[in-house]
Amino acid sequence: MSESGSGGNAAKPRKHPRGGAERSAARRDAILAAALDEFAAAGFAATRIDDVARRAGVAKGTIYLYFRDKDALFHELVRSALSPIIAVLEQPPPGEITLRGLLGVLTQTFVREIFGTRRKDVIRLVLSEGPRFPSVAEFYYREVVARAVPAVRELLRRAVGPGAGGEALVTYPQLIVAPALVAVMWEALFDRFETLEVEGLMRAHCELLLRAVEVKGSGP
Amino acid sequence: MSESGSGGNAAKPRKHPRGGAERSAARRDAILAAALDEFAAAGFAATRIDDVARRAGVAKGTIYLYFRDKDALFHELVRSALSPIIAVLEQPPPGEITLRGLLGVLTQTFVREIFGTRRKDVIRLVLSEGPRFPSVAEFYYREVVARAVPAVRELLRRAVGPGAGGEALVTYPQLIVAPALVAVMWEALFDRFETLEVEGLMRAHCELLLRAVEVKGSGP
Amino acid sequence: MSESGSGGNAAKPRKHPRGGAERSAARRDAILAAALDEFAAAGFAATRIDDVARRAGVAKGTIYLYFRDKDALFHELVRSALSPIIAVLEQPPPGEITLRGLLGVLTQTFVREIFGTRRKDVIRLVLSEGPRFPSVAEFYYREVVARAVPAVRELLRRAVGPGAGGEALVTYPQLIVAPALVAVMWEALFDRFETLEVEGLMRAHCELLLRAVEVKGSGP
Amino acid sequence: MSESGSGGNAAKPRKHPRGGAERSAARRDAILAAALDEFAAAGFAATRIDDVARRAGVAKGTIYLYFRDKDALFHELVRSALSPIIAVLEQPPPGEITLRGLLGVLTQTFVREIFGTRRKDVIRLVLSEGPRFPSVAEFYYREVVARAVPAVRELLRRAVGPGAGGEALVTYPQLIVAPALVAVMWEALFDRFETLEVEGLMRAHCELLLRAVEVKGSGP
DNA sequence: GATGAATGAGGGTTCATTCAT
DNA sequence: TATGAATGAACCCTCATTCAT
Repeated sequence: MSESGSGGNAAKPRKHPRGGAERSAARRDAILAAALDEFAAAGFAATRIDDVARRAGVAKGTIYLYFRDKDALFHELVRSALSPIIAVLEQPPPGEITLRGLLGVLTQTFVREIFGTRRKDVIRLVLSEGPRFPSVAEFYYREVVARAVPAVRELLRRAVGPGAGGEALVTYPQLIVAPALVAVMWEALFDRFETLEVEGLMRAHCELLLRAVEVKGSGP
Repeated sequence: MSESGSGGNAAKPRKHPRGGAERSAARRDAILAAALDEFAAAGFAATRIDDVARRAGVAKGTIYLYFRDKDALFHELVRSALSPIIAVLEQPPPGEITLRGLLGVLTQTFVREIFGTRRKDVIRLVLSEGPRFPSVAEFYYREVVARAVPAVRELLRRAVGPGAGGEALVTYPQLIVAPALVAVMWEALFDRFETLEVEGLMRAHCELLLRAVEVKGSGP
Repeated sequence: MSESGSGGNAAKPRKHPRGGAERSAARRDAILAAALDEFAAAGFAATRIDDVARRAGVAKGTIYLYFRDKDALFHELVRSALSPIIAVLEQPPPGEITLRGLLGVLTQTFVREIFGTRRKDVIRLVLSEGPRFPSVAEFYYREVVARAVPAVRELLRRAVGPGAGGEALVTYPQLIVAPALVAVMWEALFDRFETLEVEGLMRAHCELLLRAVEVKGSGP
Repeated sequence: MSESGSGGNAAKPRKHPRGGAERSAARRDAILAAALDEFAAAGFAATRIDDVARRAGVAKGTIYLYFRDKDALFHELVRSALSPIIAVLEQPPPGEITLRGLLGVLTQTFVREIFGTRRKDVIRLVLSEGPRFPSVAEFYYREVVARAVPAVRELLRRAVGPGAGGEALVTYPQLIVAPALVAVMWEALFDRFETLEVEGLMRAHCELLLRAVEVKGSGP
């Protein structure tokens, strides 16, 4: 009920014999999409399975054909939303890198793949519900954070070159992601009061980093 | 919030300790402290009033003598924890300012007043539960964000001087706070897997900002 | 009970292809019947939903599938029990009327349709709980009293004829109903101490009225 | 909690030594008066001891110095309000009686002593809460009904004389009281929609009875 | 005696989960 | 497979009653 095993919440897709497999997968996706909508709007606890079912266009009981319980639904939601990103993190980094290029790619990727999609809500959900779902936090750490941090660190190392003054960044790659986090949270909480221009924010962030580091690395 | 101990708030003075008013205020604080512990650990919805009562060393019904309902308890928790910070934001800024000094003060204040206290958890709660408590989000925006952002912006303007290259920062003061947000979230979610050294993070952050901006302002 | 009236705003019996609808209506009726039993025995406030559920043979939560809350259950109880009577009040009165015939019909109707059924308890509940349920009192006034009083008055007018001495009755048709009220209350409160013979009471009442009025109208 | 013994709810006035006795009695009365107000307005169950205390101008705990519990308060309320009436019922009936005189006295007594006072509310409370308070119903039956019915019956017997046609009344003295009951209930429930003129109602009632009986008794 | 803060059992209501259809 | 009526454990909140002051 409160938490399943550490990480082993593999979905139980049950057998969907014959050609119903497609339909079945579509349903599963519809449920996940509906769950994201509802969880994002009201949080995990305040969302009723009934709401998810209604939004997904299925009956309440149907959800239990695809997910063991509400917790598993949440786990799968996070897992399925983040898998593509995880896959990206696995990719071997390209050969030549400049800091400007790296920051540009990271920023664009964030804006395009996360902030511009509903993954933004998944990230926020992970941050919000994490304390209640240690296994989700652990999954997110293991699959995303523990991979992204070293990966970015390695890319940075190559981008700023040995001896350059980017030690601060190399030591704390989190500094690169921080504004993205702010953007996600701001939009969810304060957008109705004051809009925060993400692209501007990220551009200003990159500009500052480039000044701080490139100056060092681009000496005469 | 007054001052609750680091971890154990078992306050069960069954006897006749003091005057009613003092005792009443102490009880209120004990309840708020207990509520913070519980809300921070499990989130608002998953916390039972009974748990708060037990941790505060009072009966369930007693909580309703001090707070109208669970929502009001949460509201008061946020309000009382953030009031001191709000008061600080009201203070007239000092006369002479350097960017280094400003960043140092902000960082130290953050570490001492927020990250080093349970206010860190309150901030995280506001971010987590905000979508479910529009009024809390609004309170936080109005009283904290909407004051802090312009205040920091103004201080920055004075610190970097006209014509200096700190426009990015002046336009997006959120960039200054971003790493603090990361620190708060990281500690709550990932600290058990990997520690994030806040002071180091903040120092690196400041270092980068100083390089990015001072270089501009101190050119030949 | 068993007969949900025509005018009842049923909660929502949900659709179920075949036998479901019947079963649903049966359940609704069972709950209403159980509620009447319990409310009549202990009053609205002292009755627990749990008791109603147990007596109806359903789970507590089931009641909330059929009625929004305890208040709505009470409202529906009154409404469904009184609808048939209201329907009768709508009927056009027959052509020729004698006072004896009128009193006989009214008495028999009362004994058969109210005193001989559990509607007697519903009436008593309305009287007892009315002050706490203004809307129930209003419903009862609008649908029953405000129709019955003029209807009886009109019938009386035709039965005693112009000039006859029945002005008292025509002005206060409540006098005709008064003993019925006494019968209902007496049975609920004092029957265990002393039985009140309803039929005798009503017969004596009619006899008195006939003597008082007919004497006037049938003088030599 | 739900019901005390048959009738033994004698108050426990505790000793109020010295001159405090008067003050004590006044307080007791104030509490009873407040209880009547509140019970009449909302019913027994929906009335909070806190409400009674506030209206009585005493602290909540004080009520428990005068009454064992909420039930006892209700018992005492009924008892104290009805005692004067009970006393009247004990009085030896006067010598010579006419039906007209009897009805006039009864009516005037009802209007003056009950309908014109808050005893009206007590009567209604007894009728409303009776099923939940068997001992109150029993008290009311024993002390009021079981005395009033035979008393009125005896008076009637003397008023209409042997052989007269008032057998109906003699057999069912309840018929005399019935309109009074209607008046009490009507006022509580329907007065806001339509006023029922008590005096007119009672006068019409008496008129009818006199016609029905005197005609018989005053033959040539 | 009076007070009213504190108590905690009790009950209305919700909602995740089950299961007969 | 899909459904949604039914279940009942859980939890918020109330309020009669107590008791330290």
